[in-house]
Amino acid sequence: MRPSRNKQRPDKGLSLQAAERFRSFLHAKELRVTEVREAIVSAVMAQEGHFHVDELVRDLQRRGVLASRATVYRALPLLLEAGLIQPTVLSGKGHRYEAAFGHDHHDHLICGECNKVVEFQFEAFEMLQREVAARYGFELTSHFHELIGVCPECRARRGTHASH
Amino acid sequence: MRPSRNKQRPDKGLSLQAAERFRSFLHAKELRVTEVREAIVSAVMAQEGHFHVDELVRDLQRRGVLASRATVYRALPLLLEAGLIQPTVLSGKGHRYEAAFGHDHHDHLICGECNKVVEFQFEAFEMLQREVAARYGFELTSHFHELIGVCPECRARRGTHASH
DNA sequence: CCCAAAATGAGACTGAGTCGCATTTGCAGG
DNA sequence: CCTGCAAATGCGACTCAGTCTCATTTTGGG
Repeated sequence: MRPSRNKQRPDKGLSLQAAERFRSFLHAKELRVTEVREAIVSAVMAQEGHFHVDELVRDLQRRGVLASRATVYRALPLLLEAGLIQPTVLSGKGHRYEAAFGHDHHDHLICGECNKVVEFQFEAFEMLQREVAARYGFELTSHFHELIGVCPECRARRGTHASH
Repeated sequence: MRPSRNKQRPDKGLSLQAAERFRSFLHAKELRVTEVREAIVSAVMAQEGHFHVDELVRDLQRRGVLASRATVYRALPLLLEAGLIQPTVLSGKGHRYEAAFGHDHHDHLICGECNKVVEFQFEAFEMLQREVAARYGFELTSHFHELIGVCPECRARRGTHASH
């Protein structure tokens, strides 16, 4: 039987699967399964959407786990390699990530005025990307894709005030 | 997808056009045309491909123009708004830009192992992007798009060493 | 030519991310 | 259940891109 996949609700089973996968990953690389790393995986899986590294650190402290910034920074490349997280651009400052394990892939559409973020999923992009990669003989491993624009609300607001 | 033309040869006329366009831009915004800003435009147009901000600063100094880092950082958003440059991601650290004026738009395909960068141009992406934006009521202004993979050479190198 | 406003340079400052090192912890082998 | 040691951690110092402040210089309209 397979865990139901619901969009919104944080999925306990998923989080456990992620933890399990990370343990296997660590084992395969002969790295150690530590309390702090487990806590980091757990905190990551509990995040909704994309997050800043420092948000993650604060979250961990709120949970009573004191993981230093340095340790979190050291752990993230591992989670990345294990496929649990995915870097996002979101054209601001500071790297951001989002949980990747058990989530469908999506890209972002961002309002350059109010910073609203909309996720979209569009299979055609993936196909074209693979095609481009193939044409140059590349084996595609990941991508960054982010569209910047002006959202409907900001456009409306512009429309009313505008016309200097 | 078509190869970009005139990759190598710096185009004097283009550079002059760019300078002219920037002057108009400054005038329209009631900003001043200064020696340093002109030098920055000129240096930008002379860059090949993408560049780091500090590379630009060093270039300027090499040309005998002393533009401080602060000034260059202050000028870049203007060049951006004037459409002379374009930010690129190139998933490393530090912002990078590339000259946009007179160049066809393109995105990047990057080898995650040797960092080779290949430019590609594929009209279909632009169309789909406009379509996605329209679907969400956004007015599209720009985008970041970067494919990460393993280039043919690195794949070959892999193949000889290890059996996957 | 004059002068207010804009632009600049120098260097202080900020904040993300990294690093070195002393201490703690996981874990394999007894 | 111990023991030893390499891996992991926390702390704080450090780096470096990018920003900001402010005293001085430059621009351009009158």
